[in-house]
Order: sequence, then structure tokens, then C-alpha cells
Amino acid sequence: MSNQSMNGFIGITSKQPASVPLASSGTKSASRPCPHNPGISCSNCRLSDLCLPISLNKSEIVQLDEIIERNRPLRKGEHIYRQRDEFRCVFAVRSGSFKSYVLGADGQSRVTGFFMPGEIIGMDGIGSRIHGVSTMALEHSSICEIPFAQLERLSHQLPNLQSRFFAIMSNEIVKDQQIHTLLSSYTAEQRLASFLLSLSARYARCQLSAERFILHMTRSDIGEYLGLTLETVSRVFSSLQKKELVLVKNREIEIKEMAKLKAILGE
Amino acid sequence: MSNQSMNGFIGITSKQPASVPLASSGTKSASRPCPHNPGISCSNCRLSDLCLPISLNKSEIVQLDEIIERNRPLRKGEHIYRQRDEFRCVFAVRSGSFKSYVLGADGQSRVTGFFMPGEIIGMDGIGSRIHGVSTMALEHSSICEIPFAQLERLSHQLPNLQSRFFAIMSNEIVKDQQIHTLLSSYTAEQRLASFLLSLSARYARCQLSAERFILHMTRSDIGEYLGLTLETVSRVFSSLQKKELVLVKNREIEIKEMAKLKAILGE
DNA sequence: GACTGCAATTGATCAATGACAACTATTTTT
DNA sequence: AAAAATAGTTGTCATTGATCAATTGCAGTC
Repeated sequence: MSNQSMNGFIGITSKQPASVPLASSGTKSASRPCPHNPGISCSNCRLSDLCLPISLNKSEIVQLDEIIERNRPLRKGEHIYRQRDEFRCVFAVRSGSFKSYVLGADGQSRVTGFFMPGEIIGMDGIGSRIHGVSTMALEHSSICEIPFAQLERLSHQLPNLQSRFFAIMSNEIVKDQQIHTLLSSYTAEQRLASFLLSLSARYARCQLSAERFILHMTRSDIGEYLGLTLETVSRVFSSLQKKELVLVKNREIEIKEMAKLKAILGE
Repeated sequence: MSNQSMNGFIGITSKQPASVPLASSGTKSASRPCPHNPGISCSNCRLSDLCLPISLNKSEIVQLDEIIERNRPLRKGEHIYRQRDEFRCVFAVRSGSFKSYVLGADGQSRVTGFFMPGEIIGMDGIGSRIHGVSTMALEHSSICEIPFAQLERLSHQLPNLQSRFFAIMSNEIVKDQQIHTLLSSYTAEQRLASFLLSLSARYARCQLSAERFILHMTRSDIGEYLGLTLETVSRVFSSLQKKELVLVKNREIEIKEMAKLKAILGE
């Protein structure tokens, strides 16, 4: 709704699934013109050691590069895809951040995940060929689009890529299991502590500060993700601040006592 | 502890990771002697259309069969592997059922999943090469052991197998996301209803009754899985019985009003 | 700068579920 | 078969976090 009216032109949404022409999958060499991001490729991407290319050699990365489409950036609120859309691609976050969510029978949304640079989005659709969630940019963001049929074909040629993708999916399963235990046994405070520590570690992974960062999601998003109400999220932030473990100024977070924050999870 | 003292001989545990000799991976033809299950192979397994072999052709199934090890059955309480064990294999449930669980810092366990025939266990270890959970038989059960290195090698030769395994892992991710939303927004009654319906559907999938089945896990296991105490699980079962939606007699469940049970999730 | 709408905070109250405890039933061991 | 251990039920009370409501803060727009 407002998502589409806020743009002059519409992004990669369900309304025009085939609107973005794929690269011809021919066998020309490394440098391929990319309309929105000339000169950007996996080979020179500073995320390449946390993203898909890990454990690939130079020539393999070049081949991977061939099938990746780098589209124009997405604005805050734009969707990569929506629940029930046909699955065609997985996506790597190049910059910015995203949330995935489902709409329940009653119409209210539940957030299933947040995604940061170097992370892969959309793997839930591989088995069913349908996206089970919607995924939306939380800020101005850019992604690499990877047509899955081509990724499968290439994985078949490159054992390293096959292994890498198995590993990425496995890590996603582990992450989901950790959230399972979080949701089934942690208190509100433990959930928030765990959430902040997770964000911190992921920011650190992409060379950003582990102590100071911006929450690009709302309190409500966080609550939907952690199984809490937005009021509880707000209250716990206030309480953590009163204890001087963190400093919360709107969306800005500063972790003052990393060790004590971890100690909350300790027992 | 009691797990090991209860057996005269010890199963596939961390204590003897290499105790079960793998099949030689040579290229001999279909029928391969299997010490504990002569004559059993994927080709004649009645689960073959819900397990790994889906979408493989005859000759591909024979090749898959080559790398699968079918060990002696496990007794109730025996482990397939334990948390922190080195990852080497994934496992398919042939009969019986299993639970996976983690032990928290405080020593109490949290159940991360239940597994029924035709389902694949152990994929959490692929990325990290370490099992993040322990997996235990809930009853007398048997499994197919699939050395992952060989599975990867074979997947590289058989595109259908590669696709199939991507799909299985994706389905696992979807399942985990559904539990995420269950834990973050459902009431105790909705969780139990959803749990019973899930079991029912999975029993139906392997040709068993969708209306009558046995719970092989304890109330405590169910509670740990659903983020409830065992007392709450017990109370909700009693309440569902009072409403005549189900009949609960110890571990025996009979679903009397499938539609009404689904309606609990409806709003 | 005032207006509008969304996001966040804080307070008061309530309800669902947890914790503890007593008791019963079932299974396992001897 | 008896004894012991484990599993399950039910009751009471306590607590966490949800709900409802009022207020403040902030960002974008006219």
C-alpha cells in the first residue's frame, strides 16, 4: 500500500516478478556490465569472506559472479518478495538490513528474522517453490539476486559451492534452533540481551562497531521477533539502561557492559 | 549414565564414533550385504517416497543405497549422537521416533525437535562440523546412517540428489520458522493443538492412523519443546479432553474432533 | 513553526502460565 | 509380587508479561 505509493517506480515485488531481466548466462569473462552497480562483483566485494563465496577460489568466484544480478537499491519499506510469491531466487544482503515476517490468520504480523550484510535471504522457498514469508527493507538497502536454478546448476559444477551452500543452510537451521530455545525458556530480559548480543556480533562481523549501532527495526518488530509486546521491549530497554548495561537513545544502542549483558544469559 | 548402564552393549554414541565400519564405497551392484537388515534397501523401503529418495530414479536410488549404512536398531534412551560430537553423518529414521535436545547452562534440557519415520536428523552439524544437539531414541527405533562426505560426493554426481537435499534442508528451515511463530504468539492451548495436528499429519504420511496414535515422548519433553511446563501440558490435555476434542489415556491420543482442533488455531 | 501521524515510554490492572506441593498411576527393577 | 522409581494429575498461589490507556517524543509535511 504505502509501500508502493511512496515510490515513483516499483521495486522487486510480486507484482512484476519477471520485470528485471536476468543476465545472459553465457560464458563471457569476469567483467560484466551491471546497470546499477558498475564495477561491483563478488571478487571485489568486501563481504566476500562472510557471504556465499567463502571457500571458493578466484575462478569459482568469477563463475558465481556471472549468475548474480545486482539490482538498484531498495528503499525502506520495499519488499524483495512477498508471502506466497513464486520462489525463483535467493538474495544476499549487500548493504542495509531486512526483516522477514508472516501475516497470521488474524492479520497481525510475526517477524521471523532480521538480515544483515553478508547474510542470505529466501532459503525457505527452495523446497516448496513458494516463499513462506515476506521480506522488507528496514532502511535503504541493496542486495545481490541469485537465480536459484542457476545456483543449483553451478553448484553441480563446483563442489565447493555445493558444500558452501549446504553449510549456509545448515547454519540457518542452527540459528533457528537457538531461537527455538530462546523462545521456549528465556525471560523477556534474557531475550533482549540475547538479541542485542546477536546484533552486536553481526555488526562486528561486517567491520562495524560491536558497541554502538542503530536498531533499524521498531520496538514492535523486535517484540514480534522475540515473542514479546512492544511495551515489554520498551520496558526492558529502560530497565537495562537503568542498570547501566546499555545506553538506549531511541534507535541508537550503546552497549556499556558487554560482560554483564552476557551474564544475563549465564544462568 | 543410566543410558549406558541400561544396555548390555552400547550403541552409536560419542564414545565409539568409528566403531561401525562403513561400507566400502566401491561400485559393486545393488544388493549389498547388511548385517542387521539383510534385504532392506532404499529401493524396497516403503518410506522411499517421503525420505531422501524422492525424485530420484531407480538407478540413482541404487547408488544412494550404496553409501547408506543400516545399523542394528536402537533401544529407547540410546543416543545417535551427542551435543559436541564431531559431525560425520546425517540419519534417516526408518522406524520409531527420536528427540533432539540441548542442555542449557543450568543443566536443564530443552527439546528442539521430534523425528518420525522418513525424516532426516542431524543437518545442524553440516556447517559447523559439530553436532549442536543430542539425539535420543524415544522407543525401539532404527535408522539409516548416511556418511555426509559421501552424500556430498554423490550429490555432486546426481543433480537430482543435490536438489532433493537442498529441498529437505529448506523444509527444515520452514518447519523451524513455523515453530518460531508458534512459540512467539500462540497460547498454551494453541501450541498443544498445533503439536497434536503436526503429529497426526506426520503419522498419516507414513500410513498410520491420523486419529489414534501413541505419544512416545513424556509430558516434560512436550513442554520443553513447546515452551511450557509439564503441568501446563497436562492441564491442557485434560481441558481438551473435557471439551471432547481429544481422548487422552496416558500416552494414547485419539483425536475426536479434528476440525475443532484446527479451529483452535483459526483465530 | 504548527500540524499530523507514527513510534516510544510509562503507568495501572489483569490474566495466563509458572512454581510448588501433594497425591495417584504406571513402569521398571529386584 | 513387592518395592522403587518415574510419569502424570490436580490444586493453590505467585509472577511475568499482556492489555488497556494516557502521554511524550520525533519526523515529515504543509
